Amino acid sequence: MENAEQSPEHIEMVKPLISKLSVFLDLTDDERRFLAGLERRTKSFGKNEHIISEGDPYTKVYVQKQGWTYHSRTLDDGRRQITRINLPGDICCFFAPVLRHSANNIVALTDCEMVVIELEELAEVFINHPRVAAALSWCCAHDQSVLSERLMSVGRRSALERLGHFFVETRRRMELIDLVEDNQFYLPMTREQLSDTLSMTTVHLFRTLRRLEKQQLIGWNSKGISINDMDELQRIAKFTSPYMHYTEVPRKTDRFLKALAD
Amino acid sequence: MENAEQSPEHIEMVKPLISKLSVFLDLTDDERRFLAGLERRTKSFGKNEHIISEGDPYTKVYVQKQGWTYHSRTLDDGRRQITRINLPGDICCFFAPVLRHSANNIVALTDCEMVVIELEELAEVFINHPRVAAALSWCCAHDQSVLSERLMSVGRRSALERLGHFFVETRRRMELIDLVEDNQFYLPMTREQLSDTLSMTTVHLFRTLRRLEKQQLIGWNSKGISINDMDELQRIAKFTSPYMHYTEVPRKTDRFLKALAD
DNA sequence: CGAACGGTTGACACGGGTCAAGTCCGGTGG
DNA sequence: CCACCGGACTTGACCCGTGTCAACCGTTCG
Repeated sequence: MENAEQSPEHIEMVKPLISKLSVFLDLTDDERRFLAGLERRTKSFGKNEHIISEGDPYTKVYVQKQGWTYHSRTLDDGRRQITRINLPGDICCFFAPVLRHSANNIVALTDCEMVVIELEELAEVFINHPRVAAALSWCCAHDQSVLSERLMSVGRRSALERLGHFFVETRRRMELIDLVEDNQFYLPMTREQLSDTLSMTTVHLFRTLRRLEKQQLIGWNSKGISINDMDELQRIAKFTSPYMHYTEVPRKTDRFLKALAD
Repeated sequence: MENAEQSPEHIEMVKPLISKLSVFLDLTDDERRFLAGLERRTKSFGKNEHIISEGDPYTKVYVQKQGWTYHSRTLDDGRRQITRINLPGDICCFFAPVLRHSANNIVALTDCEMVVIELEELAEVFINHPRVAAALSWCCAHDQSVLSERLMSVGRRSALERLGHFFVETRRRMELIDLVEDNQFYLPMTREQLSDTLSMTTVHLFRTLRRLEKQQLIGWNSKGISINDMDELQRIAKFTSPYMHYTEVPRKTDRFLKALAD
């Protein structure tokens, strides 16, 4: 914890897992109790602290209770790609049990509090709480899908489309965990981090931001970002939502997990 | 099966799953028998046939027994991104149990034979063959990691680096399933498909290919592709291998899955 | 009160996109 | 056996979106 700056209150979530998973499942009291227990042991990281660095062994799974993080890869000459932005409720290193070492850096964008899950606890989820396991797998599937869509953006969308797309996507993710208030949400990234996420230069990011601001489509300052016309921005960005898979976990999953639990 | 053209013999694999998983685990006889059983029921698709289209419901998991496929997303105006290339042994729709509809097209690059796995069978893997489940999860983690690295390529590598990187990566994946022979492997993609994979135009792909060929680094024709100097190509492409996670599945996974199986 | 860092913009250069014009080759029909 | 056709392959010329370079400002922190 190298930085004691106060995080704005609205990026805090008391029960990120419960809040997120509730969207897809009607959690039973038993499941809620179990999740609340899981979320008890946490670890804090300061802004810009490396949670995991390239080459570190994977030993635990984390869930973000509070704060934002990113995953990045860097080439020798300094070129950097941010491959993923994690919000409260997101899972970090879901595949830690089957991998030896991290190929990415995982860094705190803000001060963070992470729920620490040991492998045995994760196993317990699969054994005793199959519906929760399904919801966790859903999260993982969602992450993969968001990653594919970012590839689509970086590969085939223009800078303007890409930027708009990122704003729309992030806003939707924030809505899901109830962190959009007064049409505004907190976006704790520097222009440089955002340009490394969207694979452009900082200079070009500014040019592109300016275009969206001139059209009054967005406003972004240290307080947060507001999107004034979602429909128009989605049109510009060629945003379509199915890739986010924001529907409840399907019935068949019950069948699948029931088979697992028996 | 709209196209009866003979696939070259060397893209065929009798037991793709067994062959692939053996790299990470010493499979027991029991596990081999089980996998052989799994691989019995298959479905064939002809070259260019859509295996799944955007919006189709996900109902099954497939494993590629023979042939290549790709996943793609398309924008209204025709821009296309190929997000993933699957080789024999690769798993398709691992997350089908927890998702409703596909957000991608999955298309056969060559005539294909796919092992069809029902959800109940997949559940059985997790119950009775936890080590196999670990290896499958490893495959899934590997896929995700390859996807991240492609994002790194498309976002931050030049066209030349990106192309070299793709060749090196694909060669390594082919080595793993023992499909490189005489320093050469089959690469059943058109220039247009490859350019949509690497997010450039076909014209620019040609320019870039020409540069690699002039340096005698590669040779690619209808017979296959050969890489004459892997070290040099890796250097040019800034290829590093850890992201492929090509080591055996770690010990701790046993612990994890033992917990699962009890 | 200076250093460090994030934010911001103008001027110019270049990698890769666009357009257009072919060539090559395997399959098909006369 | 040849003529034709469609699809994949190939390349030159030109141009635009984005990168590069170089400033400068504002704020925070030691």
